[in-house]
Amino acid sequence: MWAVIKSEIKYFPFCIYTPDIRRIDFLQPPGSLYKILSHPYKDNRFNYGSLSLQPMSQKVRVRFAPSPTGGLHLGGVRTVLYNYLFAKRHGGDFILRIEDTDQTRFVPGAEEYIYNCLKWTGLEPDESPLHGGAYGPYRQSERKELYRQYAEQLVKEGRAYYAFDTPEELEAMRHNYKSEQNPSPQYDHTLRLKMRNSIRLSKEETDKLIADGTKHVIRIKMPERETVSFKDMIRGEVSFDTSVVDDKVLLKADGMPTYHLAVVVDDYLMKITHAFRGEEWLPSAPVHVLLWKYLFGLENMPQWAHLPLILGPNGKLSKRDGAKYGFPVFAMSWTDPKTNELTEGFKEKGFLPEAFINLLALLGWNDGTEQEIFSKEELIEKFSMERVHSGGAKFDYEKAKWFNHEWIKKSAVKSIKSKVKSLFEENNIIVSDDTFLEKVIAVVKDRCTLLSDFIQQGSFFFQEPEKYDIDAVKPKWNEAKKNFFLSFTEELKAIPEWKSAFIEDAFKKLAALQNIKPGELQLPLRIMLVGGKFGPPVFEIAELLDKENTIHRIQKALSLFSAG
RNA sequence: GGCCCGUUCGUCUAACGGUUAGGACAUCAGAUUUUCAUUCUGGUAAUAGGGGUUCGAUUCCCCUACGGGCUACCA
Repeated sequence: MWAVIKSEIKYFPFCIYTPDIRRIDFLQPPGSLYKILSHPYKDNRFNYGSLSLQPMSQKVRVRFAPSPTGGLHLGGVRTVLYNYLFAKRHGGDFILRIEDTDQTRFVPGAEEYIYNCLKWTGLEPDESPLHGGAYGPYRQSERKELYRQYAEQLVKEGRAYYAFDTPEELEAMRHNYKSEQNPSPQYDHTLRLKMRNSIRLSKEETDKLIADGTKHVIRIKMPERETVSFKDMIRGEVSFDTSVVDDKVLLKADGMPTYHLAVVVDDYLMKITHAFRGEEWLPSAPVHVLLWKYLFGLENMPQWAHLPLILGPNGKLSKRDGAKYGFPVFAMSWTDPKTNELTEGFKEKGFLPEAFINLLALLGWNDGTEQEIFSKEELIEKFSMERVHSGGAKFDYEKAKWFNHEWIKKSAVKSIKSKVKSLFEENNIIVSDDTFLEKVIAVVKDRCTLLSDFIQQGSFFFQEPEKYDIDAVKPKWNEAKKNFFLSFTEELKAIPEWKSAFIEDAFKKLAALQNIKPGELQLPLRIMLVGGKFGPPVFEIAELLDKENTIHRIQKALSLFSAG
């Protein structure tokens, strides 16, 4: 049992949170991890008793263990985030382990894609196949030889057995035992004596089959009527009846481990102290707990936390329906190498990584205050698994965009400049003057929700409008207005200092002189300079555009308006 | 079907037995900006239902309902 010393000012200067969501007040420096040796009281919010603690000798080590089979979606990135935040909060290490034990699902490029996503989000691992580390290899396919011995050990100890059933036989079993009451029969204690395995077969038969090189798997022998329970950092105590869990395959016929074996063996070998994963893993947790008990001892098992699911409009977000919701689900764009189908990601949609992390962090966690905008550093400082709540969260794209808008507004011009610049370049907008670009960004960024909005909001600074929203002007266009702009260009030439205030002043004076309401003239001017009904205040645009450009654009548009 | 997890405004959430149930997004109305956005002000809007426990339940327990997940030699 671990305790986290956490700063808390509500009741005491410091108190600790235990993983089972009990808070015990205690005077210790915040941020450090301790092992609880004894509890003074079982349940008491205000605990004045003494607590026996031992500084944690092990460094916190957490891992994200994806299977490289495609795009990395929201839920995956949030799991990465919570792992990363927890590790950094406690001065620990964040490890990336590639779970590629299913050779039939190998997808070229998927692993590199994961590195790219982590890089973009800024959640880079301390150890990984790419970054190296002392506990490698970090790719399970390269650890293949390691796993068999553990499976064999379990067989020897009577906790697992060989099974020779072919895929066809398994299918037949599922078909034969399928009923209304039991739509999906499991390979479990009720059925294993009816299958071809070393439990039903004699030792001689088994030995012969193996000697003959018969393809076989190793399955865990789930005990009957045992209760397996463990403490989840988010949910508290969770328990299962082993009778209803099937005999999961541990080692596949090709010699590769399944997830169940690999996760336990590797978490042990890699000295993982806390294991966080999606809630979809909860049903197989008893298998993993049992494996820990049999193989490495429950006292060495990491603390588990099963993260609530992020839901799409129709339940769990799936990699498969990547773009069907009308918003991205992947961190970055992913192209399926088989179908060549491109699914747009948050990055390409125009999200800032800071905003992406921020919104993901708040999807299932909050710091207890009303703060919603957090930098990565603040998140590291404030994150705690105890404040992750247990219910699933439906993803709200509108709120996601709000986060991005806030981040764009909040970002310094210089910090987003290169992103905007490359965005412009991708859209054939030539940026030759960086100082000018900075001015444009400064004047425009408050009205950009997505990075891609900079194109509409900013491109006209760099190139003349290609199209004019003439319909916005035409109905009210007349000779008097035309004359106004004719004289206005002359006035502009004489402006002493090219500043928006002077331009506006000249504009209004002339309008008064000619007895036209300035409001009637502003929209036409905007259309002349911008091409449409958008952009920052029109006189600021004129200032940035410079005298020659402004006059030129007015003259050009004037002939267009008059001709039409 | 079985097992597990969950359930506070439409959405994300706050509340550690005592609050007029708070905030944010969205939405609506208004102010400002006689482009749009920003900004500001205000409004609508929630404890799934039923039983307990308690002086007092959003909060603890039980049942029901609903939602989700799992039920592969996939992770």
